[in-house]
Amino acid sequence: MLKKERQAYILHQVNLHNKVLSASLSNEINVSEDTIRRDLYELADEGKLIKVHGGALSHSFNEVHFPTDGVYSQHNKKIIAQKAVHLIRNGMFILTSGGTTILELARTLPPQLRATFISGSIPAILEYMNHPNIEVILIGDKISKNSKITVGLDAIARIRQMRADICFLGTNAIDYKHGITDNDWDVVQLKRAMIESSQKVVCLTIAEKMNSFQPIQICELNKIHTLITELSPEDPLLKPYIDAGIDVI
Amino acid sequence: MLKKERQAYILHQVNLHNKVLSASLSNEINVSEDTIRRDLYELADEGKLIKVHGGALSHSFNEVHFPTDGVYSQHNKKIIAQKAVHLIRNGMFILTSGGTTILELARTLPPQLRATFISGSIPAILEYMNHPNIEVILIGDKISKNSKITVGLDAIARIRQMRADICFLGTNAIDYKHGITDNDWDVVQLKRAMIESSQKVVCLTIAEKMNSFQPIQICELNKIHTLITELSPEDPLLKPYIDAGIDVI
DNA sequence: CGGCTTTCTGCGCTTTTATGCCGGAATTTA
DNA sequence: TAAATTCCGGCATAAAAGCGCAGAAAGCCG
Repeated sequence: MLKKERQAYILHQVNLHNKVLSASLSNEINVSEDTIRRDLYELADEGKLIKVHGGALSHSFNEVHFPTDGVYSQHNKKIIAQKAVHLIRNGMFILTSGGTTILELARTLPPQLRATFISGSIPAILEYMNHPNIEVILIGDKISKNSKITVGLDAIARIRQMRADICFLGTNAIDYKHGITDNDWDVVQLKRAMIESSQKVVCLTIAEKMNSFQPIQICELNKIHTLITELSPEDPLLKPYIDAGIDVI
Repeated sequence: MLKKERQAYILHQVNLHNKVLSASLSNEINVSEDTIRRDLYELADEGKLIKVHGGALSHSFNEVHFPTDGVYSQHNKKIIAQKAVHLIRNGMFILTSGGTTILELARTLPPQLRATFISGSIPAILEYMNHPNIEVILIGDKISKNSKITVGLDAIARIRQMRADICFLGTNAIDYKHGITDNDWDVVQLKRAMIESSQKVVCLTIAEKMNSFQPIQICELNKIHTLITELSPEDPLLKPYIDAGIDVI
């Protein structure tokens, strides 16, 4: 097993269970605890998890996101959300994933908007519920505590039955070569189903996450119709995506 | 259980109940009181709670201790929750409705409990998600904004597919003549399905709601196996229910 | 191809951390 | 004031971390 593979596995486990123990990982992958420890240390350095005595925890565990991400990113996400809102019309059926960018979108929805939002993301649902005029459909299944989203075959089957007008995806990593990618297997399955069930696919991402990729591919760029970032569409960073035929806002 | 996990749990408990006792925490998490004390000390150092003799208090405790409608009822619900917890065993599949009593039950679950909780109630789900060891299955469907619970045919169909070991119903009205009753059509449908899908049906209710009834019947008393109130089982108020063959705790 | 460097991994050692337990001091409660 | 509880410091122990090293594997280069 390759080092990257191992680390991807560890990351997946952390995202899934919120915690991992060095000892049990060492058993599962058949490497020494030293190796695991070194992996955890590296992943912690990259900010992908929190190393603690005896194992590691997922970031979401430590509640509030680290302040560096805070204000600046928050502002960018507001910009993205505002751009995204313009794509929504009354009466639409809208699928959304989870993630902080989607959350910002939920908060930005104008109160007079009448539409139906469908999601399995608990934080997003909570926001939608506060809105006076939108209908909320919750996708049920097992809850992944880390991502606070329902995952599983049942959720996927439900989404497959839908025919949404538009789908907003909070994106972890996008790259003109690898398409959109993620590090959680279950979430990837879900997003794939969402893409297939929607007339139009819109990716929301802060520029920071552009041109990066993660272990598991969700889809190629050609499945995506629209890309929204906080940048101006003229920004050279966005050129490759425009060339790929994506509508960049 | 990792140290951080434990501390996160303690913090959660403190924020929830505004106070914790070293002794009870030590029981719940199965570590020595010394360890708890050291944890409290650390958390106090980080300013996350206030350490006092015998336990700790939340910061908000310092502020206005708002004695809203709840306090008295709240206390009763805690008693009910504690009784209910004793019916839960590791590995069980548990269906729960919504309501504040169920919420209190969710908050009372001992951290080492491993079980699967199934519910369509958003507030309940949020509590379950905070628990370190339980699996959470969310029943999806359209969200009823005022009851904060998923309702509809799909939710009912999903529940029908389940075979739960036990079902906890927060009860709005119970009466030995009218059985359990409610005033929301959708919720009634849902609760009926829950009752049918469970081996054992447990009603949780504060004494105040006993011997009252509402427009729509959920079921007769004979469908109920156990009734939990804050009263002692010897209380004469409970006599009719015992006579009806219900196990009153 | 052969020798060199770099990376990755495991091993044995020491150091640090986490936790429980004990006895006496301090504090609360009856 | 006496009894019970809780706190605190010290100590013991087991687990985990850190460290240096060595061997294997992979990559590099002339």
